[in-house]
Amino acid sequence: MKTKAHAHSGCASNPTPLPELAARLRRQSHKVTGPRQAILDILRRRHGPVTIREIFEELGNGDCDLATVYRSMHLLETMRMVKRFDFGDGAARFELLAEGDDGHHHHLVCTRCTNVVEIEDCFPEELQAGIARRNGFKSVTHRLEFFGVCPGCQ
Amino acid sequence: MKTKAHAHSGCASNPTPLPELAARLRRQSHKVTGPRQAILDILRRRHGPVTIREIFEELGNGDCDLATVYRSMHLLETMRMVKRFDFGDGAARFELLAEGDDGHHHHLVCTRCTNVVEIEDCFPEELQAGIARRNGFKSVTHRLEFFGVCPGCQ
DNA sequence: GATCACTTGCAAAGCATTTGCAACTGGACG
DNA sequence: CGTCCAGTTGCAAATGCTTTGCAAGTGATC
Repeated sequence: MKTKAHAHSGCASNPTPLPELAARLRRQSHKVTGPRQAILDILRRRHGPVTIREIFEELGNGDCDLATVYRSMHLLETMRMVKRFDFGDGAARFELLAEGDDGHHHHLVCTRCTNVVEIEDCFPEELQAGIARRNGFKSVTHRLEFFGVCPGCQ
Repeated sequence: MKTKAHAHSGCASNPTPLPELAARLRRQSHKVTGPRQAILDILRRRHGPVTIREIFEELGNGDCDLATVYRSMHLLETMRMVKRFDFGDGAARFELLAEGDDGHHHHLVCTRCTNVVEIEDCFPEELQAGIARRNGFKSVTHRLEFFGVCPGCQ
C-alpha cells in the first residue's frame, strides 16, 4: 500500500482529525451535531469523491435522514469545507477540502467500473488565459474530467 | 454579422438541408416522421447547444410530446447525428453533428446569462496521453467546459 | 438549567428523464 | 394503390436525484 498524502480511490493515509473539522464548523457559528460529525468522519477517511447515497449508506441506517445529508453537504459546500464534482452520471460527488485549499483538480474515471483516480495535471493556464482574453470573458475557470478504461477492466 | 461556418450561440450560416438529415435517418432504417423532422429542423438552424425543453417549446405546443423529444434525442445520439453536452446545471444540451464529425469540442459559458461560445482549443493531446499511460488507462477522452463572466455581464 | 436560533425527521414536492402500453403510421411489398 | 407490421407516438405513471415546508428536537450561550 502507498503512503502518499493524496491516496487514490478512498484511502487517505492521515485524515484531518475530527475535532479540527468540528472546530471549523463552530468557528463559523454552526452547530456541531451528531449527523454532521458522522458525515465529516466518513468524508475525512475517504479522499476520493463520494456520492450522497454512499455517505447515507455508510451511516448506519438510523443515524440520520437522507435530507439531512443533502442539507449538510450543501452547508459544507458553502463553507468551502467540501468540493462538489460532477461526473455526468446524475449524482453529485464530494471531497473534503483541507483548510485554504480550493480543491481544484481533476479525475480519471473508469467507464466500466467507476473507479476513480485523482489527476495532478490541469488545463494549461496560458491557454485558458488566451481563451478568456479572446472572448472578453473574466474570472474564467473550467470543469474537466477524464474518462477511459482502467487496467483492471481492459 | 460573421460569415464563418461555425457560428456562435445559435445562428448557423448554412445549415445542412433537412432532406439530407432525413436521408441519414432512412439510411439507418429509421422512419422519417413529423416529430423527427420538426426536431431536426430546429437543430439544424441552431448550432449552439440546445436543451430538450427549448426544443420542446420551439415546437408548437401540439407538434409532439415531450417524451417523444427525449426519445428522438436519444435515437439521434446513438446514431451519432447529435452530441450531448453537460454544463452541470442538470439539463442535457445537444448539438447537431455534421456527418463523420465526432463533435468533440468545448464551450465557454457565461455564469450570469448562460450565453455560450464555442471554443477551438482542446486539452493537449500529449498531456492526455501521459495521463492515460501513467495510470494504465486505455481509450481516454475528456469532458471539458469553461465558465466565466461574458463581456456583457461584467 | 432555561432559552432560542439553528437542526432534524418526515413526508411531500420538484425537475429532468424514462418507461409501459395501447393506438397509430411510415414505407415495403404485393 | 391497399395491406401489413415493425417502428413510433401520446399519455400517464414511474424513476432517481435533490429540495422544501413544517413541527418537533437540541446544541450552545447566559
